[in-house]
Amino acid sequence: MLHVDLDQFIAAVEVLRRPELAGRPVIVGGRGDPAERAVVSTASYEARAYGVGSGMPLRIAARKVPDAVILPVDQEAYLEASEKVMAVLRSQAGATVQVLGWDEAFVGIESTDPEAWARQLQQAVLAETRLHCSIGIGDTLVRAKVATGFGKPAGIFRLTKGNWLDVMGDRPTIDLWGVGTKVSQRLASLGIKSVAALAAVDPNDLVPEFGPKMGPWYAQLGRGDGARVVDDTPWVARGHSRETTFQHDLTDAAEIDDAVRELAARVLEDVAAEGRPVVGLTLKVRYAPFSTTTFGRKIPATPDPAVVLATALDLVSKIEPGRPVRLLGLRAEMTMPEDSRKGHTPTRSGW
DNA sequence: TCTGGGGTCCTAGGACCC
DNA sequence: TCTGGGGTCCTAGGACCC
Repeated sequence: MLHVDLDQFIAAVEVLRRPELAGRPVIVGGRGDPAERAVVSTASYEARAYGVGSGMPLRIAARKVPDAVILPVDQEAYLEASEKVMAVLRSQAGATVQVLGWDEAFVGIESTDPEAWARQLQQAVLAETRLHCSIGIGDTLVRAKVATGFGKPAGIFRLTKGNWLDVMGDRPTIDLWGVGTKVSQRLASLGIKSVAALAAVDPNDLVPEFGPKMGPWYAQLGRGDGARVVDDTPWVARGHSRETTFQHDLTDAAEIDDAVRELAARVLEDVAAEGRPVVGLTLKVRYAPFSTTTFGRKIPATPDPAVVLATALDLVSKIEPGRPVRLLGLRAEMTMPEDSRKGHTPTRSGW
């Protein structure tokens, strides 16, 4: 199968509608104001040359690139561009498309020459959307996904059982999709530092450290193994959430109450659009500077906004009075359709 | 340097039941 | 009087992804 990933997607969309920005360091993040608390969504390759990357505080990014063009996030524009790209993928004969995000998807195909197929697909995407993409080819989803990184920008790379360890074996485990800083550190503490070492471990030996599911799953990841089928089952959201980082920390109880009411209203908009009952709520609180906690409550399935709001406000009483609050988030969990297969998700389960 | 916003899934521990 | 073992549900917390 193929994994298709648009190159510097958000920055590329911005440049398309502002051609004068081509070749300049473009940084997209927050409301486009580097004085605010916000992070970089995407930086153009020109900006990345200065060491700017996704997730970096906007303030720092602006400091690194004095002549950067800093733009606010425009989700509607990216969603529109994304839908055009996905439509091109779906229009390919015999292709099964599994969308992973705005700018990437798996494409299941049968072909004796997948490189030629991929080149043709890149041309089609470019012709229809004026956007460049990189494509990974693999015999598992994990290998295709990892392969894409070696194709960037605008290239193609193939990873299979045959060359997986040659290419990935000496790399650190954090280079794997699904292994982050914490897990790579815990693996290192067990003496497992490279992908090759992880591939060689007995899956059961990781159970004491990571549990019965995650332990064997990490071992499988090290080998590049996993699902080989692209699943185009429509995705069904399990919940909706909204969160806000305050530019100035909140301590006043009335202000906190108001903020939660507003979050509840926004969450309820999304929930109402789905038309599915709410079965649980979670309030997330970040106390300044960075200590996060959550309070949750299951409720009998209800479509009633008043019940959801009342439950949310009830959870507010668990916030420590007087302690400065930097972020509030509210998540509503919804009932899943009776007959839905567990539904595809682009995360650990089933891979 | 100081960390957004929207998601998913897993784990651990306690409560409760049989 | 002091206690097993299994199962399920709930809450809180953690980790990762784009």
